[in-house]
Amino acid sequence: MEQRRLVTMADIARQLGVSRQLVSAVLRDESGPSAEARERIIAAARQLGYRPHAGAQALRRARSIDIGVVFTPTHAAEPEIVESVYAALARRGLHAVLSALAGERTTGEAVDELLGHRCAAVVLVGSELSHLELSRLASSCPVPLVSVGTGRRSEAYDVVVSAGERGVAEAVRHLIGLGHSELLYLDVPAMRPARARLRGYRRAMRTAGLEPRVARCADTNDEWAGAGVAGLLLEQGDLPTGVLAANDRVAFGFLQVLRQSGVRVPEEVSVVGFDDLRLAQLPGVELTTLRQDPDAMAEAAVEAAARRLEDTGAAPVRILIPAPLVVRRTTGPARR
Amino acid sequence: MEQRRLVTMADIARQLGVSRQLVSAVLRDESGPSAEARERIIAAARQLGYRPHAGAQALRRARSIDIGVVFTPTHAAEPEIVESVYAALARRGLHAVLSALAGERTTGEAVDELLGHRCAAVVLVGSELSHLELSRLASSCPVPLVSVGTGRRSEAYDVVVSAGERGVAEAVRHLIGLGHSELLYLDVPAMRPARARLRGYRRAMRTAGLEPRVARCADTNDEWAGAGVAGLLLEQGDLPTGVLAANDRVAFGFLQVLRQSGVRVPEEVSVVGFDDLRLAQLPGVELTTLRQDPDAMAEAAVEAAARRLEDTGAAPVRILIPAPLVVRRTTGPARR
DNA sequence: TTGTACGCGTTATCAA
DNA sequence: TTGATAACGCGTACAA
Repeated sequence: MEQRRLVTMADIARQLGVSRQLVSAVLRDESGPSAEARERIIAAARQLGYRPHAGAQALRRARSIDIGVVFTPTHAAEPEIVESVYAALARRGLHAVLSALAGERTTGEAVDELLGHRCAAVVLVGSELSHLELSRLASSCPVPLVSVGTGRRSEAYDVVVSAGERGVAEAVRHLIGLGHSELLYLDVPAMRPARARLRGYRRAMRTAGLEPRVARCADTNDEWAGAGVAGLLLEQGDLPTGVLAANDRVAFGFLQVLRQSGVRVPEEVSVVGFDDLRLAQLPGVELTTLRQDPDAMAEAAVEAAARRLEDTGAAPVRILIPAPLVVRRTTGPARR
Repeated sequence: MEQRRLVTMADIARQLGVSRQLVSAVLRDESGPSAEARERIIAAARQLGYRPHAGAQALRRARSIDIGVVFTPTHAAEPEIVESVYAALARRGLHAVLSALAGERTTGEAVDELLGHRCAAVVLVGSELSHLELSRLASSCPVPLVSVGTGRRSEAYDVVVSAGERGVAEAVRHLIGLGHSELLYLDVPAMRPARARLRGYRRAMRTAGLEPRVARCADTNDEWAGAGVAGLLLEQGDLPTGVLAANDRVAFGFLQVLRQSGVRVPEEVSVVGFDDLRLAQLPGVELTTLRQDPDAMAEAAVEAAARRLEDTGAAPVRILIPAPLVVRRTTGPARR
């Protein structure tokens, strides 16, 4: 457990017989040091394997370029968003510090860890916290907090969500236009971002004068949730003509069980997902779905964080990223 | 970009009219301070929202409990391993610091970042580096390096791999026992951990006196790779009786296209994957595959890192985690 | 319990 | 360019 002491700026200075602050100036690329000094010092640094001590820098610097990112590695759409966040931060000269939700770790603990690193802001990706919990967390959090994927308009934290409500409503209209009237929504209650989608479904159904019907999936938000409901419906001989799922993976599990049982899609049942994962375009899947744009969400989240960092008084915003309907081959005219 | 100054131990001490080192002693849970002082200080700390400055601690402490973890968020099996690593570290009182490979970032840069945080060791999950590159990286890395998923026996770094070679060989024998003789391996050249699997395939085929046949997939290691090859084979009317894929997602893409084209599995073609993702057990998929145990791999990786931390002179090890064959419903007797 | 004092590696400001 | 000096937040040793 011993920490081998790494090379410091003082070591470089000693080796070269120059001052420690000259080394510092060169490595920070300040104007002042001569070209020759630059060259020698940079060469020595790399030869000795020097790496700046992030902790010491954080301790000394007045400002931080670190932005904390909380995510769940095994969730469906989050890894893509995390990748996009890296790119969006880099464009602004900022730097991501990750904190994963795994096992027993709560979001609060993950955020605490990031604050320990003195991150300038914290981005929560796909959080499972309620609006109230997010508000409380944001209030006790001394730096700007951005929630990506879920959350309501708030005075305490920024929100970036895809337009799930509008998107799913559009999907409902798409199916109604194809002659469907028995539409089922596959909900995953534990999955926060699915809430708005459910609202969109309910609203569009009511507007069309149709009876909403919601199936509550198991507490996973993956293929198993959809597969479970499909099994149940088949058993009861109670298949609707169209199904809207909380996300692509749920839709996908549903599809698998249907096809396995010889139910034809979309001839007998139409299916719509949400996310537009790469999986959705796969030959043999070709899922009709609502596209969630990870790049746009990441960019908006970073933009929101940067705004609040530049202008401390700025009010948190709520940004809606369009979730357009992508029609592929799992939706078609309703069976009669 | 201003960093609002967070609460320090000195702030707590001032507020309570006690000394800073009493606060320090209480927060470090040292024996000495009275129960009353403890209570007051802890209450004040939480009320003021105190969080220890990770950088200052790292700077002051001689030893680090931070273990760096490099991974790629969008890869298939890695998120599960990352989650397991958290748990394995926690069991030993250690702490994970993540660094993601996204966009242009190289592994070297990710490792540098972790060294900047003065991690005591670095774990690479599912690296795409060659043995030579890993060796070089490890040589220039002042702390122990563990590669999970790929790598050869080495004097420079530890390796934890699932027994891909042995596992795939077993799968080949399984298929041969079912009467197969035309077996195709779906390789993803860019995917390092697949190398050993390919070797296992080749060896088992040669031992059985059969001609190996390898299809090189596109450079993705997901469903698209398998789907592409399936499309090609169908076009050429050249389907083998059995297929072994580099991983579950490749196998899965292959399966989708087959089924979509009306090819029955396993009656006409048998398919074997690798990983045993949750997806593989899904009703309607039920993929025969080789199980990669994320918990076991994570535990072994952390164990290896801990060994080298305790005993600086210890030689790196290579640990093989069994990858047992799990027979489900995508393999059966060969068509004739 | 407290005060005093130092050091960790870095950034930063001054005057020479 | 350099040297002197301070500061960041925390851990820790020592004497009072």
